[in-house]
Amino acid sequence: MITIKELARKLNLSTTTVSNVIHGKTHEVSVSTIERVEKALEEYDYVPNINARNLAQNKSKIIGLAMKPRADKSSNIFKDPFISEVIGGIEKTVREAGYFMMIYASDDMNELLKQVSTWNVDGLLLFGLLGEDGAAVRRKYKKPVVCIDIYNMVCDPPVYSVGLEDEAGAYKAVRYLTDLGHRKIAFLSDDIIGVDRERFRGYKKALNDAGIEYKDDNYLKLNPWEEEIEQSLSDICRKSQNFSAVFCTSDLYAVQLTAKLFDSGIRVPEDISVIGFDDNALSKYHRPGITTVHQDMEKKGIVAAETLIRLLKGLEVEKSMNQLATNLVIRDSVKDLRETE
Amino acid sequence: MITIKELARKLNLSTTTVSNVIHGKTHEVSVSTIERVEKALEEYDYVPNINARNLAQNKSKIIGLAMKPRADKSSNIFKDPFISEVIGGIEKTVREAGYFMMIYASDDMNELLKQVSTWNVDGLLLFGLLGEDGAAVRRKYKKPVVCIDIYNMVCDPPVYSVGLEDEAGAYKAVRYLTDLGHRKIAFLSDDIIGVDRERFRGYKKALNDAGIEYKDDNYLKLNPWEEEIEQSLSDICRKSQNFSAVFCTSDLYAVQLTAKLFDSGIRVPEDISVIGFDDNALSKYHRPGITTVHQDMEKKGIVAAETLIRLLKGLEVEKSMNQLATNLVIRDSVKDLRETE
DNA sequence: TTGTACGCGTTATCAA
DNA sequence: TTGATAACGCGTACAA
Repeated sequence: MITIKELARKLNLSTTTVSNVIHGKTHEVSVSTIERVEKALEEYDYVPNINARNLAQNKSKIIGLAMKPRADKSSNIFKDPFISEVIGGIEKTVREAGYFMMIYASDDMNELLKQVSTWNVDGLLLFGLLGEDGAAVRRKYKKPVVCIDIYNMVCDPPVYSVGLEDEAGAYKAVRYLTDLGHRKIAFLSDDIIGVDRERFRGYKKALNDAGIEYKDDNYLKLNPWEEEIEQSLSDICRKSQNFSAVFCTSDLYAVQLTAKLFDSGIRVPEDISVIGFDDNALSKYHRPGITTVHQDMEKKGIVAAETLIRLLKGLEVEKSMNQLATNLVIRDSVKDLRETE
Repeated sequence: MITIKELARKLNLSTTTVSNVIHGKTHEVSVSTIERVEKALEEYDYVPNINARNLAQNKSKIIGLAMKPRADKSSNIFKDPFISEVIGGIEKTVREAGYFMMIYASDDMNELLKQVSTWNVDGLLLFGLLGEDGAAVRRKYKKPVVCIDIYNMVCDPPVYSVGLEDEAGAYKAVRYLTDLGHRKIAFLSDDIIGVDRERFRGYKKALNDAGIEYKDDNYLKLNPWEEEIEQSLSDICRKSQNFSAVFCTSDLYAVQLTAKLFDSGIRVPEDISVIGFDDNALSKYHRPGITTVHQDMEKKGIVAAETLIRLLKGLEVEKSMNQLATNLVIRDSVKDLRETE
């Protein structure tokens, strides 16, 4: 690792001149020395020491990606197979913009904030946190922040956020069910917080528009922890007898339910209809194909990273809340009840 | 962000003393000052500046995770849903050991090496690269390196590697098929390099042990690119008529094939048997459940990161090549041909 | 057009 | 037990 100083000595120049050439401040340097320096840079394979640069400029070119692991300690957030598409989108965008990415997956927001401040992280991407955690981070961290899938976060300075039209997406799905004559429609999720709350809204709205009353029994709560999921799915299978369709808040849950139903001799869609959310490989390659709400995970990551980078560059960002579109992907897991008329 | 210097001035101490307290060199400091300093540290919420520390110590506490994106430009490596489990395992281990993780997913090994050297990365994890790329990195980078799923990499200084008993895993699967009376068994993969080459070996060995001759027609090459996969799968469906079973090198491929067969009216396992590799959610929740070879992705990441950290600490590492175990998970996608006797 | 000198925050050496 | 000071590599204001 050769340094600027050594290079300057070898060339009989000052560090300033070498530095100027490196930074393209060519109008202050003679053509001949530029060439000499550039050749040497190449020859000695000069690479700047980022620590020194960051120290001198009080910057870091690091974008932190903070995500909270699920409450289930033994597991980790990366267990969700489609998280990686978001990460991939972020990584690509960040790299192409000349930044670096550091991932934090700690449970402990204080720990996170410490690391962020030690590294002097230029900007933060918050992913999958809840509003309170986000606000807690915001209170201490004053540089640009972009949230992914976090709603209702009011704080100062403001944060930008990228999400999905979750409510509209769920509405489309449930509306599709009611249009096909379904009236007993369950809502399946592990909880009704974050994005699921939005989706729950869309679900209720669609019911309402179809003149269907929502009852508390309509909510099927899945316990996704490894040890309990089988039992939980069994319970849900039993309860699902009361419904003609189940709207699930993820493809994973839709597929898990469908498999369990299959094992209990209940057929999808003949005996019960199932609809998912995400449109990933799970729903696509299941048979019957699972009808689902499409979302572009990678794009979510890209848009979030792009927004953050615009902010870092001091550019304008149009909307503080960017909601990506969804669309319904119709496959074979929903029965048309009107046929039976 | 308060600095040591400011803290020292506030306490009427030297930076040395404060630094000593921070680093627990208490035997050189009086008890009373220790207490004063610790209180101030707490009160002012002191956080060290890593850039300055790294600069002074010529270390970074960063572990680089380098992975090469697939050749398919439009895609990115994170599209493989189960990559994230490996990343998760690494992240957890790295964080708990007090290190940080930086992800590089560039295609360009020179670019990678530049970044690694700018950041002064302490150790490198190579994931999903081919042998040549690994060796190229090794030639320039002399600190500890641990490879994941890279075979036949001889270089100096040596690298450690973590992989799977791929050959044995494939052998188990194909042996299971032959034991059940299958004799026309195809091998499906996108290529025969890296881990797939090992699996191909296991496949051939099992054929051989069962007295079955391998013919080139047995190899079904899948073109997994987005635009061509459907066509490729159709071709393979046609060819698969000649076989009683297909061994696929991933659950994804197994599921894709099964779905395509289903759409063509060919039933699994009644008309043809399918077996996968990975044991992820795809095979688990498909119906029929796909018989597959189990591997623990997260553990792969954990073991690799642990190995690297031992190396960084100067501890002994027993084996230079760690091959994780596999086991066959029997589900419902393979037919017992002996029944028909 | 080029060079000198200092500061960034930390650690480490050595002297007091 | 404590303090002064140099060093790490880079960028930059200012001087020449």
